[in-house]
Amino acid sequence: MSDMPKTYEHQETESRLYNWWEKNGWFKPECRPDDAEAFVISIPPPNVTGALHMGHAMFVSLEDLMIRRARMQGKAALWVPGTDHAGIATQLQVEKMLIKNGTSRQEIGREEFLDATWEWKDKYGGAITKQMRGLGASADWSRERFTLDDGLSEAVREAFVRLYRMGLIYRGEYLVNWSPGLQTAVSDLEVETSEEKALLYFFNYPVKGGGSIPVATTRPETILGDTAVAVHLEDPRYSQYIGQTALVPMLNREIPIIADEYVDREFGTGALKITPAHDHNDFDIGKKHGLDMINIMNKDATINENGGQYAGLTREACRDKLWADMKAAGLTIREEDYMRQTPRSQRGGEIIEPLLSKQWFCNVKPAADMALEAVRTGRITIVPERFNKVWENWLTNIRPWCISRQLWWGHRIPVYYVNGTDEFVVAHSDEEAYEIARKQYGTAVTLEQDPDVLDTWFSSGLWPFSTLGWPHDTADLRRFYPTSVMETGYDILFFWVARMVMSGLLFTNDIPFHTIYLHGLVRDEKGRKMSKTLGNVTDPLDVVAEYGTDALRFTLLTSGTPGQDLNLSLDKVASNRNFGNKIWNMARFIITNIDKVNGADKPAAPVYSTADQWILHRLGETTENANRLFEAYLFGEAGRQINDFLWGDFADWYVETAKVQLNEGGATAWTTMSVLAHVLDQALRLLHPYIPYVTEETWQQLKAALTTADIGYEPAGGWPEALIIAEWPTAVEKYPEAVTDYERLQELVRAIRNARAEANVPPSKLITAVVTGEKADSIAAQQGALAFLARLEPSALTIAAQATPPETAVTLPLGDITAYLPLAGMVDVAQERERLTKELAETEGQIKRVSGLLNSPFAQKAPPAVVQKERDKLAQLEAARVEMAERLGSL
RNA sequence: GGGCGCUUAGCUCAGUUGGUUAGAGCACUUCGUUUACACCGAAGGGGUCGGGGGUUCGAGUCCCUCAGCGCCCACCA
Repeated sequence: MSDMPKTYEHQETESRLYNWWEKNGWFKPECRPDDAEAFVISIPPPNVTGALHMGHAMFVSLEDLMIRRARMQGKAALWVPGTDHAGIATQLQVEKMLIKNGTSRQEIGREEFLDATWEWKDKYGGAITKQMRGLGASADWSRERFTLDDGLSEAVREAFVRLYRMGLIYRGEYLVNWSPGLQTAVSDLEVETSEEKALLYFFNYPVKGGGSIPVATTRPETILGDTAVAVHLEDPRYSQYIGQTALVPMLNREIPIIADEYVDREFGTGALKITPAHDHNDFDIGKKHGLDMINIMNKDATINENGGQYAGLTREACRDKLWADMKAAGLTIREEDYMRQTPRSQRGGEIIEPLLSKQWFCNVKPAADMALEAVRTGRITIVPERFNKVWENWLTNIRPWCISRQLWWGHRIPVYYVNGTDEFVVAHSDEEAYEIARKQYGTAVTLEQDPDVLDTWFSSGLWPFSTLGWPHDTADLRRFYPTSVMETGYDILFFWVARMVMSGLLFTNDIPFHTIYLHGLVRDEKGRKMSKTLGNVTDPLDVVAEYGTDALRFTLLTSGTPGQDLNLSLDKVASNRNFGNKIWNMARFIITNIDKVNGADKPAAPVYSTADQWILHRLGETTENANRLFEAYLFGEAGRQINDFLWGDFADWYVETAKVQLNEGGATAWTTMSVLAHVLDQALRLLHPYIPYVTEETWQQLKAALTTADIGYEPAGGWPEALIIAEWPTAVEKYPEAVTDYERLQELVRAIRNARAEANVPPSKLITAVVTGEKADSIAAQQGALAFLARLEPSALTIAAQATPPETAVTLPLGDITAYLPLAGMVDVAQERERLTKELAETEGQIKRVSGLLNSPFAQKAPPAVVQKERDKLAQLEAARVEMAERLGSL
């Protein structure tokens, strides 16, 4: 008897197994031979300050699945973990803490602030990786990296210097997306637009010398920065004014009236005010016409001295005051409700202001072309394929990337200004900078490093190779680069994936990975985005605590398809927890039955029963399907099929049938035990990448029991030390005839159970049956199983090709066999006649349908195998009809 | 303005290369504690696969079209 508890205890198991796996070095690629094929995934580094959410649980589940399978396939599987310094997010967190402590970033200064941030990182940075361990992540923690560690910082400088020398990095004053709250520029990607209720303000632009041009704007405060009024060349309403001068309201600054075909005569008033320093379109028009660019705002979006009497006001206050003043001056026309595409900061949420600012930019066009080529030619495959189009579209229309940020936490830009001028040198280090500068400017040179840092994504864009040692030619880089699969959410396809591909191609002259697998977002059960404000966030740690890691992983892995958002339901998690328990109990059954066999029972060669062959065949099919689906990255379907096999075939049918065979003792019992052990062993291997804990624990129990029982059973290839390093199943056995025979038995059992239920025969009552028909012998060979499964009295069974049917009986015509259940006293003749008549009508309907099909062009045009299937079906139906008709006649 | 996705049982979702009466889990009904498991077992009810058209011997699956929902990209004041 086993001391296994009736219920699988995930709480007790998980950390014990995790520590054991890690201690044994199985998370490291070195657990495989040096010449083993490499399989590598770089983790999408979570923000170092972040807390685990379902998105993390999703990627950990998927990547661990791929890594574990690769490891079992004998590959040198390497999963490189790490975290991202996350410039803005982390800086905000630390600033918040400082304010709470009564100080501020500005007050303590840059040096001290960075010290405080590192301190914060050391204190809280480990939380997220600890949580990932809890999810079973079999990553090689000895290779853990941080985007701001020394090695990666070196990589960032190297990349910057190379880009600069390639002429792809430049500094310039352009209109950038300015975040007034964070006081930094952000990239186009970090701006999110949403349609928001606003007003469209109509007013008259006075023309010097009389007349006016009506104009509309959503942001009246920008009037202060207007440097032109534009109309369409062929607009009869306004063309007379072209070339004249307009006067900026309230400021009375003189500005030209110009013609430009960009102006849409149909929209608004058909005339346009131009503010080149505060609007992207106007910036382009301003450049085109050589207009002045007047910046009217400070870094905090208050109005500067160029705003005249409005200087010092916030942008909102200025809008109100200016509009009120214009109203008083009789310049306004009206205000209209308007839905405006409002740009907001991805981080802070405040409205982004287009602002003229000197920043560092990266011309990504050449690299983008290479990235496009890599996907077009298939060097890189995107799963699911439809994201090719998104990729194509974004990279084709890519614009320069603003890479400088006015933050303190991040990689400082390796640019040094010389002697307080705008001249600069670019260098890998301070020493190198001085060296270069002295050569050029003499020994008395002073250098000042650019105060800005790089966009966080600049460093994460180097991740797949920087984590392996680039720019140095390390052993890891040679062995594990390019990596294999980049698995991440589709929401960071542009932010991160595209940039890794571009920088990989640029710096390593190679693709960083051959496959991009994109998963969807995890939403709540109603399909809403999880958010703190909605209060619908499901914390993975809570789920894990209640249902176990395996239940959460299996749910995330089998609830959807690649690239598709999935709605997480706790009901599903619960039923997957039950699945783990079911597996546990399959092993418990096997283990508690080992004493029914002993070593002496072992046959020279196994003789498999119909059921044995059937389950081995089904195992083979499942293995084949799973492998095919894995290759196609259809992990969800693979998992579902293994689940169906284990629960629906193995537990529900084979284990039940095995009970009979085990009780027979001798070689039959031994063989049955070997099949039970083999099938469960193989299925546990297939499931291990999905649900590592319960499979390992169950497998260890099974192994321990079978090895100590000394019955002479051993899996092919012997017992490995652990499931995590066991060989991945590929072997396939086929027994098509046994499948037909066992399925016939299943059909018969179901028919009898159904008849019993309809006649209200209690399960405790054993009944008798007569089974006849041409295939009766195949049932006779499975007599014991039939009796057990259908709850029949074994000694009262009649199974023969020819047999006299009992007088009063329920008839179950199944085609090549017919069963009669003598249920005298429970079913009368009239009832049975009614039931049979109904069934006969149904059968005849089906015969009509199938024979109609076979008499249609289908018979000629469909593949022979498909046609034959229909013919067989028809034959079964015909036989059943004859049987029913005869029986009805005799009743 | 472009592009993408979704619409299948009451709910949440599968359905891999088109193969002929559409599947799972949960929920529901009835029965059951036969020593693996009540985190269980057995039997059942429930869907004209969003609408319309087309291709095909055959369409949930491919094509066109319409509708609803969602997402991404885009400089209309």
